[in-house]
Amino acid sequence: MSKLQKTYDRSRVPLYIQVASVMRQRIESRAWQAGQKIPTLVELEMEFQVARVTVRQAVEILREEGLLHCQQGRGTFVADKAVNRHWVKLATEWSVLVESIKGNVPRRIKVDNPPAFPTLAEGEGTPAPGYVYLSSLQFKKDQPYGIVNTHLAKQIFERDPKAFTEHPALAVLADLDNIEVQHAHQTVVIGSANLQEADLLKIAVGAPTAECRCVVIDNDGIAIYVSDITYRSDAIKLHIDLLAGSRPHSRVGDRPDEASKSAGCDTTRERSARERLLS
Amino acid sequence: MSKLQKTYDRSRVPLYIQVASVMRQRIESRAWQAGQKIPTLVELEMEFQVARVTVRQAVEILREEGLLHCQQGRGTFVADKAVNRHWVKLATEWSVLVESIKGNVPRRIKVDNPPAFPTLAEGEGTPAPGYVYLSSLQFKKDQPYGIVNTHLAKQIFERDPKAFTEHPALAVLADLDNIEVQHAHQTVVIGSANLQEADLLKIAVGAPTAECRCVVIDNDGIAIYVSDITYRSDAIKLHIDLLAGSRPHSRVGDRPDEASKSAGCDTTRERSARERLLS
DNA sequence: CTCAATTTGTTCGTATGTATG
DNA sequence: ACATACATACGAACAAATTGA
Repeated sequence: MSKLQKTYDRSRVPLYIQVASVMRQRIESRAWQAGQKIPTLVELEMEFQVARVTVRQAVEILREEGLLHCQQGRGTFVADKAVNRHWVKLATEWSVLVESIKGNVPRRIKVDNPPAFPTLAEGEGTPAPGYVYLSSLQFKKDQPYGIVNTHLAKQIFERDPKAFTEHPALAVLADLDNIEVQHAHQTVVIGSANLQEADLLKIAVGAPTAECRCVVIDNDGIAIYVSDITYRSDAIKLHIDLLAGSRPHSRVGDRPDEASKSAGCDTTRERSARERLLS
Repeated sequence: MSKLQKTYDRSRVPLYIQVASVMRQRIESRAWQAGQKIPTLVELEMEFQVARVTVRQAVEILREEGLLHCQQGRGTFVADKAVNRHWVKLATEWSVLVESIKGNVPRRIKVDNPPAFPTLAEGEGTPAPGYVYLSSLQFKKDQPYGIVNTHLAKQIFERDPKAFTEHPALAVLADLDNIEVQHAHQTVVIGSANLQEADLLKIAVGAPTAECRCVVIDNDGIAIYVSDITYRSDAIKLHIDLLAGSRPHSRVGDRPDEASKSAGCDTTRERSARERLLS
């Protein structure tokens, strides 16, 4: 049995896909540079301790993805094409968040049995007397990248039902008068796609996702907005300005709104990690 | 061919593992509550459109994990045991970050051919004349959860080489005098484990990770500290106080350091998404 | 130009794992 | 539990293209 199989047997993912993943990462991280010749099949089978055919299968995957091209007798080469990625930057500040989603046009999803109440953890406030459930899909360049499931306090929703169904709820919420916000926070963990999420986001079941929960609490401690957002893991990037609030103990001149410049829901081109794990 | 196989053929992960993933998520998200009977094998094969044996294989996986227990003639039940998780909270503010890592005792890793310079993207400053490379593994309850690879400007390192090798570099850096920090930020994307990372973090090759880059730039625009941190995806959680900096347009009383209370490198028990994708 | 070395490409045969009915 | 089909992985042998001596 190969070393890969032995050492990492926790995973029951096919070997040639694991090998392809490692090689893909080397390309995207520039460890194997564009245009360069990669190690020979013999060297690769020695490194990964797998059979010739298995390496070939991995190479074939990357060749189909356009990351490698092979020449009999010469070797296998990294494609010249840029492997840059587009990211949706996750906002880390209220005003930026609100501003960034104003332009979004959500595609509403019909939900059969919406949960009447959100499940609130400690620190997420107390439930409102009633909620409406809004579900939508977010797109960027016709590609789905996020699913938004929102519990919005009924009393808030009924102030402007039309706006809330046609625009992002948080943007409408921010524009309403007489709303007193005591708390607004967002948590992010890495999860994996279930059946419905995989289907909507066009990823594999079990592929990694970013699970965000955004909670807005009013002055009475009531959770008026509770949103569970599931992003494709390859679509989002977080940028945190560590000096946004206070300053470290060194002297630094004031930089009025440096943070807001970089955040928002813009896309950027940058080098990075990988395309997707299981696709 | 089953619907799963057809629809989600992007993934070449075995069907029974996909089914197990979906069922695991339902248990951890409380959709299937502790102690309750889950749907019968017949119902499950209909829902997932897979063969009886395939569902059984999935159930067997979860039974071995202790999440389910079966009783012939009665049905299959969700175990009562709590499925809570521990999280390492990722700090989102400089002072909190520094404070949170002060207690950490890194286990140094020897590196054969350390890269002399970090690869700096736009907005990450200009390179210092020289760097030292520090590599370490972070533990929580004897479990590895993060790999830290740091480029520290040589001139900074040489002010106190001993401290920098024995303590977290960022903590030492923050305590040095005469350091002028212009910029400090952290970016986070979701990546996948390569061979070395999988080995160190005890996860599968290709399993999702959180790839963090922390950059500190001095007043001359030089990147004096560039750290690439790879976390197990199931170990970390981000908590962002959206109101930490400014305030939304509603009236809110001052909450001096609400942010710093919640952040830091503490562990918490909470419900969540999944144990691991590929393990 | 030929030859040999190198490297990718192809094809067996075998064993085991996955999935169905 | 059984028979069937296909995917995964191995090892080995051989074919075809490229390179440089």
